[in-house]
Amino acid sequence: MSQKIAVIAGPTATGKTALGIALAKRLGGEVISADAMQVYRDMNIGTAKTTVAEQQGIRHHMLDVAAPFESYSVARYVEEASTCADDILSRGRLPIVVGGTGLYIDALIAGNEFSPVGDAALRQRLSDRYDMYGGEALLEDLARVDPQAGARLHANDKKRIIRALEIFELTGKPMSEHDSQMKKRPPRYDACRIVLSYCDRAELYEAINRRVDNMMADGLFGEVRQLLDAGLTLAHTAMQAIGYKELARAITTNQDIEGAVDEIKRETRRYAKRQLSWFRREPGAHWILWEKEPDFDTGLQLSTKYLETNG
RNA sequence: GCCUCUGUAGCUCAGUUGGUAGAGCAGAGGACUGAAAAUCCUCGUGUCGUUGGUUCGAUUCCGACCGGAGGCA
Repeated sequence: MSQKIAVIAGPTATGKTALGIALAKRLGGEVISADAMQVYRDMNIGTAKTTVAEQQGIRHHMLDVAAPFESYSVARYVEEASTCADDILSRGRLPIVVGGTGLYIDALIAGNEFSPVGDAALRQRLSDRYDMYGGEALLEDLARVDPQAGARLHANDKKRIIRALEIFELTGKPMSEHDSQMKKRPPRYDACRIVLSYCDRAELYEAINRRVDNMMADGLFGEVRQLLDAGLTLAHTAMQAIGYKELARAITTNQDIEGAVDEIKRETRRYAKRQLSWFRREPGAHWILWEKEPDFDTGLQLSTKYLETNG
């Protein structure tokens, strides 16, 4: 009984938010944000979170659901976002998932369940072992209990090696087994995916540069300062957000802000590239490519058409 | 006007005792399942400023010219 939902994805600065709202108004929908950093409260400017005014009365979910001190996760996202989606559907309205975090979007649509996580002590132990014996050695350990993951992962991919090892320690089963079972299940929702971007990569990059300048003009620096004053550090997940980590670093090490802004632009461009490579591998997606600037009239027309024909 | 230095990948530069060249940054492609705005992997052909000459062969040596930097009058 998979129900229909809409998804608007794509790299940053392509107009997902505006199109999502326009679509919600037209089709009687509500927006579910799919953004790993917009879940955090008190991080508004740098995450390009919609303001209440911009929302134009459309209900938005999955914004400000965590404190910056918490560390959020995909698992929690799937749980909370699917609750929102089911609630929207039960009221006869259309859930419109809008965001750029590919992992969150895919996991939500698939309805993935995740293996348990280890406590800090277990992770620390694995991390220490990695540092002491090296990636190759840990990868060999992994290959013994989970040959598939062992073959797939690279010795330098510390995070994933640790996670795979952790899953085995906790469940006694290889991560690959869990993953392949997940992939066999039918998706939880019948999603119509729309991906926004520009025809020309240079246009995307210019939009990104402009957006970063606007964020600075809107007071991103002050926002980061406040988070630091509140006691947030670079170690917190929320502080790993682009724009925040660079400015926080510049502030704490007394570097110049201009250099940090250039860094933010560059990191955002790279991030957009990674987003594109994530979205490109979904074969069923409908791409809407802007010529020079977002053209929301045609965007709205096209996406409505895709939604109607998709099933 | 004269002298010196300089012109090599989008940028900053290295290099070839003459056999058509290589780093960093920028950039491109990919992976990804409880940190994902995170994390990881792979990728370097460009009229060696232009034009003559010497040479089997010149980006490398010589000349002229055109840019750029500095110095002396």
